[in-house]
Parts: sequence; C-alpha cells; structure tokens
Amino acid sequence: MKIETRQEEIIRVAAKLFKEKGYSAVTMRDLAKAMGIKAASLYNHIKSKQDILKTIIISLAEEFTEGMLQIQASNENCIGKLNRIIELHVKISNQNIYGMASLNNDWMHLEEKLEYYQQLRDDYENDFRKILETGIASGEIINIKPEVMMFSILTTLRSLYLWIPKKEDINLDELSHSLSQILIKGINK
Amino acid sequence: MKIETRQEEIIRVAAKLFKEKGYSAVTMRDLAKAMGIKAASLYNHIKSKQDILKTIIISLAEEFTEGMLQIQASNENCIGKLNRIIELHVKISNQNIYGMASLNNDWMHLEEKLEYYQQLRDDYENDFRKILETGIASGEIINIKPEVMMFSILTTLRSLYLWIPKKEDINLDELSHSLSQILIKGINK
DNA sequence: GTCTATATGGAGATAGAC
DNA sequence: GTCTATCTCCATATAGAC
Repeated sequence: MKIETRQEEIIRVAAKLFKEKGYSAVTMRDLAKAMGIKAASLYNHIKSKQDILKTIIISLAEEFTEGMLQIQASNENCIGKLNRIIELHVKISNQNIYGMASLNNDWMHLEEKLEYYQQLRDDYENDFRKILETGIASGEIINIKPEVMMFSILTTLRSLYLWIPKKEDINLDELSHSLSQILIKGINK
Repeated sequence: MKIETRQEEIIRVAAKLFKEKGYSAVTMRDLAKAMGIKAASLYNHIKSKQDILKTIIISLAEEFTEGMLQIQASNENCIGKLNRIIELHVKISNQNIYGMASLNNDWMHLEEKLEYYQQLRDDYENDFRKILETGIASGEIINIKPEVMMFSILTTLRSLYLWIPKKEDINLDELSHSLSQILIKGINK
C-alpha cells in the first residue's frame, strides 16, 4: 500500500465532499475544515480548486478510455465485450466511488480541460455504440435502436457510484454477474 | 394553453439554467440576465433562490407520488405496473426536461423541504420494490435480487431527461415501448 | 414591474510570519 | 507545512425612487 501524500489526501477528501454537495457548493473552507487545517494551507499542496476537479475527473476519464481500448482490442464477441464493459464500470466505480460522482455531475465545471473531457466521453460512447451495432449486424443481439440500448446500459453503469455504497457486503463479481443478467439477457436473442 | 405568469416564466428559465450548471453555480444575476431584467427585479416575483428550487423539485416529486398511487391502485399484474411506471417517467420527463435535472441532481440543496422530499423518494422506491417482490413471489419475473433490478430500471428512467432532448423526432409511445422491451424483457421469465 | 444603490456575507486566492 | 491577515470579487437580498 503506497503512502498517501498530503496532496492525494486533499483530492480524496475533496472528492468525498463534491459527491455530497457538488463542486460548486463546496468551498475551500469546507475542504480545509474536513482536513483539519485552514483554507490558506491547502494552497501549499494544490494549485487551485479547479485543479482538484481536473485531477479527479481526467484521471478517471482516462482510466475508462484505457479500459475501452483493451476491450476493443480483445477478440471476444459482442456479448463478451459488453460483459467486460460492465466489469470495467464495476471495478472503477468501486475503487473510486467519490470520484465517480464528480465525473458524472461536475464535468461541466471543468475549464481548460472541458473539451478534452468531452472528447474522451464522445469517443467512449462511439466505441460502445460500435460494439452494439456490430452485435446487431451479426445477429448476436436483438435489433432494437442501439441508441436506446446504449442509453439504458450506460446510465445504469454510470450510476453505480450511487448504489454500491448502499450495499454493506458487496461482492464485485456477483454484482457484475447480476448486472450482466439484467442488462444483457434483455438484449440477447 | 394557459398564459404563463412572470413567476412561472422565472421558474422555467431557472430550471433550464439549473440543468446546465447546477443550482449552486447559477446566480440570481445569471437568471436575471436570461430573463432580460436586473437581479433585484426578480424578487418582485419570487421569494428567494431557494424558493425556486423548492417549487421545481417538490411539484415534480409529488407528480411521481401521485402517479405511483394510481399505478398501485390499478389491478394490473406486475409487468403491467412496471410498464405503467415506464410510461409515467417518460411522460413527466418529456414534459419537464429541465426540472428533472434539478430533481435528480439538486435535491440535496433543498432546505426546509429536504426531509419531505426524501420521504417522498423513499416511499416511491419502497412501492417500486414491493411491485418487484410481488412479481418474484408470483413467478412473474425472474428471481434476481430486486435491489439490483430496481437500481437498474430506476436509474435508467431517472436519466431520461439527459437523453430525450437529444432525439430530434421523439415519439413517446415508441420510446416507452423500446424501454419496456429493453428493461423488462430482461427480467421477464 | 423595473430600476439604482447598497447592505452583508462569503467566495478563491496570496503574502509573509513562524 | 500551517498560520493570521488581507485582497478582490461576487453572492443573495432589501430599500426606496420612478
């Protein structure tokens, strides 16, 4: 277990506060209080409030991009790839519950990195859509509008951060499996 | 078509801004600018910023509660009730896209009405869960953890506001039908 | 019903002592 | 690495003229 730097601690605590109230409603004074120091002291470790948000969101977005690249490169079939996507979301969401809230709800408050984030998200969705379309073309999944399918699956996966913390004894493999049944059996011929 | 009062117009425009940036990031000056007046003038029509949020969220939450009561009182079977719930979400989301964003993302910024909102939401989820449990008990739907099922269906329905505006030529019946296929066929024996 | 002017408080961030 | 003190700006909201 790597020792957490003070900067990492600030980012971790900030993400927790951002999940509860959203980026805009959390003040540097709130964050300092949660850290047990004064607001001015935060600036010895971080550049700005915006920089905290950027770090939280971009690292997560890049993790998803990386995961999607590996899934694309695999030679599984369409359903196999969808299962890998489910596992990817379960894994990342469980590792960073608080950060996922910012990724989902506070991305619009990014400043310089906004366009970069949007590009990553658009690419991710396009890759996802392509997997569904391939599955439809090959007859592997039913022929319902891929947009509606993607919307349904992706919004469920994107909301995992809200739901995982409520389960006391979470078994990640079991959760992935249940989600797979519910999300995929419905579109599997 | 009822004529919109100035107060209703403010609430409608506020909801639109809240959807884009969230309640906390929208200032009364932003809202005034969008209305073409000065911030101070808003207070001739509304009591406070908080009051705008309360109006948006509570009216929607009560609409869902009312809808759920009717569905419960109907004598449809479990799948029929689930389809009615899908239609309820599609209808309300389509009627009030902007308000749905506040309901989903800004409820935690409610002040006096926070507990009331939480009660309505908890009741709604309990009613939903009961429908699923009844369906499992009667063998109408598959026996997967009802929590995961509810989570999956409800988060999809709650995110409709993000997705409906992207479809130019939206046919509500068709959308409800597609969602029904995707969300229910997966849990239908 | 809208305006200008203003009250009051709190935001993000920096300087410089310890 | 943390503190106190402070800068500057902007937030919600009110008072009172037109």
